[in-house]
Amino acid sequence: MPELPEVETVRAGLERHLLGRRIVKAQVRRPDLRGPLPPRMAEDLTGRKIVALERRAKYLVIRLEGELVWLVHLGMTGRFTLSPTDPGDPGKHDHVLLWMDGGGHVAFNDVRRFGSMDLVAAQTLASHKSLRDLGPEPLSEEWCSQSLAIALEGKRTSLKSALLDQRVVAGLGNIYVCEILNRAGLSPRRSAHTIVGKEGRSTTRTARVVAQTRAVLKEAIAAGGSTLKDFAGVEGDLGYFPHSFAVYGREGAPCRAAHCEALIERIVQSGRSTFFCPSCQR
DNA sequence: CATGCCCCCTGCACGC
DNA sequence: TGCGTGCAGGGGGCAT
Repeated sequence: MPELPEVETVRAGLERHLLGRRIVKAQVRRPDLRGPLPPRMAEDLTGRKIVALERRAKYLVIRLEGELVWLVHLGMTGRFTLSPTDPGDPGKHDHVLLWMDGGGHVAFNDVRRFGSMDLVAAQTLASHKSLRDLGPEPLSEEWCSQSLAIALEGKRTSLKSALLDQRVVAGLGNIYVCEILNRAGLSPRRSAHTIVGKEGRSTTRTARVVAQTRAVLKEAIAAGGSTLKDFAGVEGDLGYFPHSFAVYGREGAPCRAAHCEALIERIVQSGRSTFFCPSCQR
């Protein structure tokens, strides 16, 4: 599923192709994604120009004329495909179709239907149920060693689970949390509060997490987002190629750290796979 | 409040 | 060509 870098890549692609364009026709082919789509969504989208494309955590915030916001979450398998002309027969899992002025065509495809969409007044966006409890953006200035320490103070859950908690920091998912903890040299099994250091320390563990999070996300965004089998970018396959991970998906393979002879292990935490190096990560 | 479990859905890889 | 099992990047609801 798309995590923050993939959603950012989709946002940038949509912006490049759809900003300033008008939706001349919209069609909902399946109204039941994760939940029901907003009633009359197709009618409400029709005729509106797209005036901004933003992202908050893993949500696409698509601003439309008339102070209306189309809020889209890609879930596990959601993707947008663009084509210059109407491709004809929609795909089996193309649930929402848009026709743009100038002939462009947009399909929202979601095999597992874990995606979600809503239409909200711009004024009420910040208080939207899906956005109001989100923590800071990991690439923003406000997220720092100190704010992370405050968020993790007293948390008894695992460090892995804590970083997946969108209220702690917003936008990280299973793959990147594994990669971040590997780079930060921290065990995913640690109780979250144990990385909160004493004040005044120069290299606290929270600082390492913050620094590695930024590094991993920036690299992934630069690479155009990572690609797994059910993620496709907005411009077809152009610019998308498999990303190489240090630990994710590498169970039993040798750790790539210099002089480390350990093998990557896989464990299950909160029902999801965690990959880590038992030697490098403590 | 915090935490953990279960579920939504479909497709694919794997072993038999 | 088959079948059953486990697994997949998210998040919300519910029980404890």
